[in-house]
Amino acid sequence: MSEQASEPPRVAVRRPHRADARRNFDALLDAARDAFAEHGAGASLEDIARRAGVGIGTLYRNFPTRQDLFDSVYVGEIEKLCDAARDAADLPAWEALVAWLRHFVSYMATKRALYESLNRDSEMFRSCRVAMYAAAEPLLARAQQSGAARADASFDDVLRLVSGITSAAFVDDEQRERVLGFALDGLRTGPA
Amino acid sequence: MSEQASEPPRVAVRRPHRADARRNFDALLDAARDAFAEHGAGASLEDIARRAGVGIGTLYRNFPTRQDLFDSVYVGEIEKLCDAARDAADLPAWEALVAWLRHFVSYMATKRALYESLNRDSEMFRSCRVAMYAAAEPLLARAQQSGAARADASFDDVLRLVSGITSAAFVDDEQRERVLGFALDGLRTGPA
DNA sequence: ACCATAACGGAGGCATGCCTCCGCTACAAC
DNA sequence: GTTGTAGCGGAGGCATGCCTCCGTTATGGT
Repeated sequence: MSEQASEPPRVAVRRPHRADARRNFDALLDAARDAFAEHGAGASLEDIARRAGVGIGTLYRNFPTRQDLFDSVYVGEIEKLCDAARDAADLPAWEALVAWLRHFVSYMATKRALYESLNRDSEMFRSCRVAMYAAAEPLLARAQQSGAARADASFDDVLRLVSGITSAAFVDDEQRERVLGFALDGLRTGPA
Repeated sequence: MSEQASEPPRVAVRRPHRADARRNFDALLDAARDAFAEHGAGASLEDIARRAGVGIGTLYRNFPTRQDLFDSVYVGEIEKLCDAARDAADLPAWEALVAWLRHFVSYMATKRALYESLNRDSEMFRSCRVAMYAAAEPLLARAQQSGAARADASFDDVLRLVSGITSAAFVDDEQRERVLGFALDGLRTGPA
């Protein structure tokens, strides 16, 4: 537990060696990402295979259970979020936090399934959360130390405050931006 | 269109005359409310009939389509929210708004299906939204006129800001309360 | 008390999704 | 090129959900 919790877990599934197999593997992951985004975690596996242009058997050979497939997609997405946190680290404290949150919001906007999983409980999800928190939590800490962000908010609080904005279908980007602005204002060192 | 848009629409379905039929009708509505809350708008109709302790045929006689059933539940919930807005009207401006939003959040907390529908587009949902907005929007207007709430937020903005908080499974009520507080602070007449 | 009939409930046909199994294909190692 | 084998794909069995239809039940008016 104490070694380094900052890497998303490896998945049980391995990318195949043969060229055609690898093509199918990647196509499946892409199709699954889309399908999960569109229909949530319960998307039809046969549909995913169809989208990927492979037989249902190929899907099951690569990902024996729905969970395996979902996990693979999920870990990939979390990795991207971790990278974004690293990228933001160069900016000044408050801007860095805002930049990452903005990324988080627009990134999750269409990823319904990903969002659903934020609250799910399993070894898998737990360690993904740990990795993401480890990558992005320092941004909040810095913003708090610099006095820009209120001290009584935990990183978990912030994510929940903001992640709702993620899942609503906004009229336009302008509105989403405005609403996110409200949330961020609530996060600034407040009046009281 | 211009008469009065402040009442939720009547549903196509009517409560039966016979006593036993009425019992079943109500049991179905209750079961459906639970099922939709638990599994979202796609909950199994056979399961709903089972929960209500009636045959599947009875469900279909009362609610010919899934939409009819869903609409009936939905309208009922919206009505409650409208009532809550009327109740809050007695309080001072800012407190009234906060009271209703608090109600909105805790009320929707478990109602996943209801939440999903906030963004859905149909005659039905549109007029429900109109009714709810008509009931609760004045609370925001008052809070803005009194100078407590920032003027650049529309009621729609506020709902979206807050409705996200609704759908996240919080660790405990205390956290939800805290996060809602952040959102509300962001809504107050701001620093800039 | 009777009975016309509104209401009941579940069997069953159809569609869709899950997953296994196995005969066929084509890659890559030689 | 040949060939052993990893990989392919879809038929098909099972489960579940949707919805219709109709023989049975029991309510409420008389």
